[in-house]
Amino acid sequence: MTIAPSPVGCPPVACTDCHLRATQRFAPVSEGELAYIEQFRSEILAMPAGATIIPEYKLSTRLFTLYSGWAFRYKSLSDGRRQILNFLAPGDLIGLQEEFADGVTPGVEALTEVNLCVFPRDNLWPLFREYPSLGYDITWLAAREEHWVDDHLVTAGRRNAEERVAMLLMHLYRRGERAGMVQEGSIDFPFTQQHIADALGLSLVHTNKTLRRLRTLGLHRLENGRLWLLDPKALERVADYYERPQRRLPLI
Amino acid sequence: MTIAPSPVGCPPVACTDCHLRATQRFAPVSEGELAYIEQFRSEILAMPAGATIIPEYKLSTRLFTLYSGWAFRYKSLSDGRRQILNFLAPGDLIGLQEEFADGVTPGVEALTEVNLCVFPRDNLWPLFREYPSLGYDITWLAAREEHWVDDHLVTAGRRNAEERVAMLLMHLYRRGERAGMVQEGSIDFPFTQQHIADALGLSLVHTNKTLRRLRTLGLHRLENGRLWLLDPKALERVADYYERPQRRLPLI
DNA sequence: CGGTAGATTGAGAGTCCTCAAGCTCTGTGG
DNA sequence: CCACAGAGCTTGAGGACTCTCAATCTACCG
Repeated sequence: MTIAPSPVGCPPVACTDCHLRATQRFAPVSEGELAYIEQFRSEILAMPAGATIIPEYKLSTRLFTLYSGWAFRYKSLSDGRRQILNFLAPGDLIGLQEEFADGVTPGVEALTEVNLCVFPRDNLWPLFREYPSLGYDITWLAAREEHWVDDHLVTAGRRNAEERVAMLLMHLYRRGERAGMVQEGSIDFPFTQQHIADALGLSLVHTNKTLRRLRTLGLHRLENGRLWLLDPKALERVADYYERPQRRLPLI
Repeated sequence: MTIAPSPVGCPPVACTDCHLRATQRFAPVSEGELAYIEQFRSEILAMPAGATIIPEYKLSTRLFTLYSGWAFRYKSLSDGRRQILNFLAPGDLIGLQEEFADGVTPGVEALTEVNLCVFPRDNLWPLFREYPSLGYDITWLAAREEHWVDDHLVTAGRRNAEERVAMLLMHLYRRGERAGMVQEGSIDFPFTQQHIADALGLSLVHTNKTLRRLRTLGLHRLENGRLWLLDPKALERVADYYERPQRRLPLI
């Protein structure tokens, strides 16, 4: 099975040519805002799958916008146990918390090959001052991310294994869908079972067995790195998790 | 044992007389900012323990700053299972996420009697526009809250019962400490074991047994609604959780 | 003095974990 | 062209951790 690659590759030199914004999936910006974003951006960066975008514990001096690919935020305990906090899809802002953190900060890792727009963090306050609307947008993105983490906390804290897996499959599919990744009724699914286990607070083995159970029930199909939701209603019911349509998010 | 009540009671009429700000535990503000905050505020509100500050699922039209007392954010599943997302202490901003949420929003409940400063949410964008520095502060508070939720997700996802309980005792003590609640080496501890269980993703019974185990080990004392950390180092070691000193937060 | 909220304890069951081994697929090098 | 190694997936078995059920106890209140 051959599937065309994601429509967006490397970020263009000018934000006015941004392929991501051209998809119309993000809230519109004024010319002035767009120009400000462009001069705010300092670099364009490509990283391979598995690369560390922000090392754990270490304060980064940069903010990023994920332009293409998947990434994830995580924290580890000292004996190596790892918890994935949330997944990052194109358009997501990376590294904002670090600006305000005093202690241990989460790490961010590229899950697939990624392209990133880089912003110097020192210019965050000037951005608020000179373009309050962009500051407001950044707060919006921060609130949205916390919303995802809230949901994952409910999952890790209160759902059983079957419910957790169903929840995450729904969640990732919907996120992929909003990012325009659906092709032939499925999305590219680069997540390993280890990623899923780390995100859900389950062991790898139990994650595997739970996935099989759901597959046997006919709720989803996971093959050749692609995910189909065969019975979204049933998945929603199992997970007790219903994603609502949402406004177009801002894109910085 | 009688302990003097919290030094701050009901919020004063004028923000210039704010007892919370007078503690010097918050970042300084300019006169202009303070005046803007004061005119932003629409009400003062007192609620009894157990009151619903923001109902789950329902969009509130108001923002709050917790002036005194404890509260918590939570989400429930449809069968009643409840997960506490984080606890709120004096100075915390409440209801920001709702501004940006499209779907299901968490509820907020008063854990003790609380006093609140109320702000109309419609004026949030004007605040960003007219006082970008306050907008920046609000983003800071949002990032700080996400930081707590991140930590709790690691706890629920990857720590065992003993580690979880140790982590939460540390966390709540430190928060109380920063809020100036320490008296005679202990803080007022209004949390029930049900609250702890709901925050940690444990059952009530297992929470009880785990608390007893830690108490038997001499790590803490919990009596008459007060909490002592008898061996903070050991608690940190058990929990693999080390809270760092932090900058003074902004207060809106 | 009964009623209620919260804390405590014991017992048995079940979910989930760890250990261990084998499998599939892909890329590499002889 | 095939052996080999590595990453990821799969499966079984036994045990540990945590849950549910049920009962008791204490403190506080009307």
